[in-house]
Amino acid sequence: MTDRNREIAEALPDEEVLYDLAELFKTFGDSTRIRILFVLFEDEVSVGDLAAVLNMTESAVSHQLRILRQNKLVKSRREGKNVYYSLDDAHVRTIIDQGLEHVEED
Amino acid sequence: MTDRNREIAEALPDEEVLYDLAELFKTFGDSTRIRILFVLFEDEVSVGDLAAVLNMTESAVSHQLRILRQNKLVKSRREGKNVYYSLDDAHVRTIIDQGLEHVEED
DNA sequence: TGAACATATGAATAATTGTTCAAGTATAGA
DNA sequence: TCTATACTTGAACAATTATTCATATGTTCA
Repeated sequence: MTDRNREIAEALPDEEVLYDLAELFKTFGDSTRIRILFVLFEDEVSVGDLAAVLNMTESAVSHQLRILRQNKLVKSRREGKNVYYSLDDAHVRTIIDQGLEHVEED
Repeated sequence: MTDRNREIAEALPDEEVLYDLAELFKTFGDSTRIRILFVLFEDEVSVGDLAAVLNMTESAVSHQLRILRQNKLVKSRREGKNVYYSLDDAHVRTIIDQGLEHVEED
């Protein structure tokens, strides 16, 4: 291990931060969840409407919403029998926009 | 399907874009690859040095570098027996910085 | 040409993960 | 309280994926 390598190794963020970061991006790394986020860019939407728009079962959507909730990307609010979901974080848009710029290159 | 739902469904990006986006974020969604990117934020580095810094086998690092290359996040250059890797895209930093801001909240 | 070093790659394995199905909880209205 | 609707949850299965090990390729120098 050279001095330079040691220097670089010490500049790395804590293991916990690296793990949390990977966890966050894993959340974006599924096209169902990406689609859910795009719908929520448009509007606050109920689980049933999400399922209808995305042409999926409510169960599948609900499972993915739980993951998005756990990562604090969306929040929910109950109104009667319905549960409405919306975005919970301004970074979501920025991150996805940067991703879009990247994939739309060349 | 209500009119509003149809409207939202039509506002979604093409399937191909959604798929590519998810693929891109999947690339960020692994702590080994995140660690590789953080090292490359510091410097252009050879595969052997990457393996030393990250305390992994060169084979494991090489496999992950291939994925990063395929997604155009890093590029490589051979110099004699060594292959040096560096970042290939300005969006990488922005995306990871936004992710950091998110995970470092609350 | 041959040996040593650096990197890449294919197959195999273990672990993770998305969807389905069935069953559960919560709310509204009759 | 019974029924219907909306959503959630747990278990199971199939598919994807990160690492390891063995082997292959590429480069330098003697």
